[in-house]
Amino acid sequence: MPYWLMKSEPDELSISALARLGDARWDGVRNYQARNFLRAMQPGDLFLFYHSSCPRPGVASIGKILRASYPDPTALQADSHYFDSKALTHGNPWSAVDVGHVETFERVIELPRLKAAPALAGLPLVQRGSRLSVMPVTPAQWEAILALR
DNA sequence: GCCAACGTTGGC
DNA sequence: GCCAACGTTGGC
Repeated sequence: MPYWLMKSEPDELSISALARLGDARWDGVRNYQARNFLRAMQPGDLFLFYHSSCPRPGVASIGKILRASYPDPTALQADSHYFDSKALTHGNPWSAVDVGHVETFERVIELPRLKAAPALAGLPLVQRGSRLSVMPVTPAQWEAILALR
């Protein structure tokens, strides 16, 4: 079963909001590489939920993929922040998945600790200049991150 | 708010 | 196909 890591700004979808809601649609991804990873996800896959663009960026929970990818409806909604006019005229290229909450960590595993872990050097999250918002995590990386809890 | 790095767009 | 300009991401 593949593992993943997904970034969200807490203002968009936060870990606590997902825990409260129980499930949510992960939409608004507008990068082809990230979209391709969404399309590779299967129900039951686990992911690390990372908070970005906030005072203490880091990983703070585990979530689960509940539904495989499907066309992202926000691309077609003119009033959505994620509206893509070309999706209307040329077909909708964007994908979303449904996710659930599994476990919230007692403490956020903050970015500097992730960067300091040798086992995570290959993770795009910690690589200079990487902005990928959805990425695969190897079993070894997964264990290394959970060991930092 | 700053800025480095990246992806996309569009002129040529 | 090149590449400059632009918009976005995201840490700090």
